[in-house]
Amino acid sequence: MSKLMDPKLFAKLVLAWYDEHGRKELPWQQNINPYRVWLSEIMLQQTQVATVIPYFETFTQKFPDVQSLAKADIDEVLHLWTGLGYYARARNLHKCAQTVCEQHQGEFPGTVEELEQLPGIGRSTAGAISSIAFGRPAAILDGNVKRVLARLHAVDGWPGNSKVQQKLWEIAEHYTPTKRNPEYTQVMMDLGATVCKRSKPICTACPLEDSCQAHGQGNPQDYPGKKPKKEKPVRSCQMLMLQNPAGEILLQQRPSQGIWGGLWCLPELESEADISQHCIEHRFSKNAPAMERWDSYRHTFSHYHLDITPVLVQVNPGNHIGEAKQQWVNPASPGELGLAAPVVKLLQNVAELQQKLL
DNA sequence: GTCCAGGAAC
DNA sequence: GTTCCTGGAC
Repeated sequence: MSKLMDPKLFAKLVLAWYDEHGRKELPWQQNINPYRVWLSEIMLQQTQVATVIPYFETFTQKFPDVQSLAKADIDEVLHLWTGLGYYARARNLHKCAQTVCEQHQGEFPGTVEELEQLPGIGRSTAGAISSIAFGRPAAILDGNVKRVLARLHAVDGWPGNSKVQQKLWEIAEHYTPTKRNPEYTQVMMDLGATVCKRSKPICTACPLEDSCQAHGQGNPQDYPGKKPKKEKPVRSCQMLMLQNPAGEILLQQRPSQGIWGGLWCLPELESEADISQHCIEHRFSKNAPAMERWDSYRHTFSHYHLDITPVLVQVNPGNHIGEAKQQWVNPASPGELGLAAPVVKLLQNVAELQQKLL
């Protein structure tokens, strides 16, 4: 790792770039208040700006303040979050809004220490809110900043490693200025997102070009170090599209813990399971129902591959005893439910099929 | 088509 | 340390 720069010089370089090229028109940069900053920061975790914008607009229209979000039904929150991924964020978002209302009289606290106590807010997000919403000097270390700093000082190793993480936090703290801190926070994220990109960084447009160790070495793409990769296990399942005579499809709500927590999904069976037997046991039909196996496809998570075989099954649920956590929906308009991405796709496919048959 | 980044919770 | 989901990169 190379020697650290003078923080004043560093801030001067990046802030001059901010004045010229920084993003200042993003929706959450207008009418700045702690609620809007918090909402945007939670959405921006693991998610790019372009994806977040329409969700941010929807949420701020439906829930203009922390009170209205706290009062909302969790199902509505999950529904509006559908497609953004990492649904624990939505549950924490809702829980956090309620905590702020109950324990902080509806006003977000301004210090990193207090913010970190809230659900869904870790050290970096707490720093970003304290800095941008409250104008306090606080360091951040999101994926963009990690990349900029790892390249600047040629920090070896994968940032998921706690030693490397610690090193990067030290550097981040070293450079965090007390003057113009909110703009500094913004420019560090902007630089990572638009110049010091994961692939094809535009080093000639970077205010740190002359100081950057990795650029000097000619290998910025080698930083930050990659995660030591392990083989992902492959799991497979059948997803049942149980269709009743009215053309509706059965959805079940998942438990709040685990994958797709709280979302509405198609019933899953192990790949070897006998669907006819399952349908008879659950009294969806008396005899082997008509069914159509579709081509299977792969859905990949961070830690495993899921090979999904969709099966469209015609059932007569006359005797079926409905449970609370399931419902029949029209595939063309499933209603205000939180749906997992593969389910959205399969329902669309069913709806298109029905359209053609008519 | 397949690979992989990305903060916080656990 | 492992788990969560999606979309962009290649």
